[in-house]
Amino acid sequence: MPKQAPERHEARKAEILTACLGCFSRKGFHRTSMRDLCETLSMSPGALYRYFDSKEAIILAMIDRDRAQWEVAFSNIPANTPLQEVLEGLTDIAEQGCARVEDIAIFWQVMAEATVNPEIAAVLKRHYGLFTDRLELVIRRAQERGEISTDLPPRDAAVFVISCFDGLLARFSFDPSTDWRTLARRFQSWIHLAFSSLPMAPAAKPSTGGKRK
Amino acid sequence: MPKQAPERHEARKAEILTACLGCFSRKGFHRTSMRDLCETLSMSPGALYRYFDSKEAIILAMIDRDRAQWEVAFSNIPANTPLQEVLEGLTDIAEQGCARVEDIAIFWQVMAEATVNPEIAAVLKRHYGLFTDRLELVIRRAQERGEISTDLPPRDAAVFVISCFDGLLARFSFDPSTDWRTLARRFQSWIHLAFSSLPMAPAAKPSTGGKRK
DNA sequence: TGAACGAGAGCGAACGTTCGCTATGTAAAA
DNA sequence: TTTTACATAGCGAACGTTCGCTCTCGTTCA
Repeated sequence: MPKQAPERHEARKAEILTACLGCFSRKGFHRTSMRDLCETLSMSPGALYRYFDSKEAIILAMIDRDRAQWEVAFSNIPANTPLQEVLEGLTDIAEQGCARVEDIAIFWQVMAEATVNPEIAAVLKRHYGLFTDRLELVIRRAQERGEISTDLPPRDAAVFVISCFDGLLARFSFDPSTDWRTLARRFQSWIHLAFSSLPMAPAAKPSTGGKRK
Repeated sequence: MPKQAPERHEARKAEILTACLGCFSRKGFHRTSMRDLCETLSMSPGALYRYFDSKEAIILAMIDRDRAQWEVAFSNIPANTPLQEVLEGLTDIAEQGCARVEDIAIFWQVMAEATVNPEIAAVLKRHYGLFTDRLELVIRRAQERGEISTDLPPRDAAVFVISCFDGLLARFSFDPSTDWRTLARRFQSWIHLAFSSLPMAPAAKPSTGGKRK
C-alpha cells in the first residue's frame, strides 16, 4: 500500500482528535484508557499509535488545535471594532466552541494536567499569552480611539477580561443550569462600564508615546 | 490497644489530609498513588485505610475542609462592612490560603475531577452555592446601604466577583510570575467601579460623588 | 494487461508495570 | 484474653505501550 497522502493523514488525525475530545470530556483524561479511545474509534491500539506517539501527544495536539481556532477567530476581528463588539464576538465564539459542558470539561482536564505536567503547562502558557496579547492590542486600540479610559493598564485589563470569562466557564461546567448567554452579556456590560468609568485622561493631552489615529 | 480518642483520630485525619494535599498538588490526583501517599506519610496502606475508605474519600474530605475554612472566613465579616473592604478581605484570605501555586493546583485537580465524578460535582456545586449565597447577601446589604447601584442583580453580581477571582487563580496557577496582589487589587477596584457606575434607583441615597476614602 | 511484489495501514494479543485495595498477622494496651 | 492500631504481603484488574502479524492495493515489469 502506498503511503497515505499527507492531507488524508491529517484529516484522520483530526477525526481521532475529535473522538478523543469527546472521551476525555466524558470520562476525564486519566480515566480514559487507550482502549476506551480505540473502542470509540473502532480502531486498534496499533493503528492509533501510528497517528499519535502517546496519550500525552493527543492532549498536546488538542491544545494546539484549540489555539489555532482562537487565532483564526481573532484574525477575523477588524482593527477598529469597538471593544463592546469584540467582547460580544468572543462570547459568541466561546458559546459555539466552548460553552457546552463537554467542551468545558476538557478545559479543566487540561488545566489540571498543566499544573502537573511542565510540557503542557508551557504550551498552555504560550496559548494564554498569545490570547492576552491579542486582547491587549484590542484594548489599546479602544483607548486610542477614546472609547475607554486611558488610565487603564491594557495588559491587566486584558487579564481581567479573560479571567472573568474563565471563571464563568468554571461555574458553568459544574452547574449547567447557569444561563451562560445572559450572564456573559451582563459580564460584558460590567467590564465595559468599569473600563469606561475611570477618570479619562484630558482629551487634549498628548499621549506619551502611544500613537493616535 | 485502647481505642483512639475521637479527637486524636480527627487530628490524625487532618495531618493525613495535609500531606495528601501536598502530594496531589505536586503530582496530581491521578498520578499520585496510594503507595505514594503512604510513603510520604511513613504509613502503611492498612493504616491509611483505617482513616479513609478510599482515595475518593480523601478528596471529598479535602473539599469539605476547604468549605469549612471559607465558612469561618465569611462568618467573621461584620454585616455592615463596605463591599470594597469585603473584597479586600477575601483577597487576603485567598492570598493566605489559596494563592500559592501548590494550593491552586489542587483547585484545578478538584475542578477537573468534578467534571467527571458526579459525587464530587455535587459537593463542589453545594460549596460554590454557599459561597455565592454569602457574597450575594453582602452585595444586597451594600445596595441597601446605597453603596452600590440597586439596578445590579445581586446574584449575578456575586457570580461575577467569584468568576473574576477564579479566573485570576487560573492564570496564576500556570504563570506564577503573575503579580497576584497587584492584579487582585485592580480587579477589586474595577468590580467596584462597575457596580457603582450603574444608574442608581431613586430610592437609594444618590452618593454619586467619590466614595473612596 | 495482469501477475507478482512489497510497503504500509491496521490489528490484537501480550508485555511488564502499577493501580486501588484487602486478608491476615502481630504487638501492645486494657 | 480481648480489642485496637497498624504492618506486611500480595491480590486481581487495568494501565500505556509494543510488536509481529495480516491484509490491502498502488506500482512495476514482463
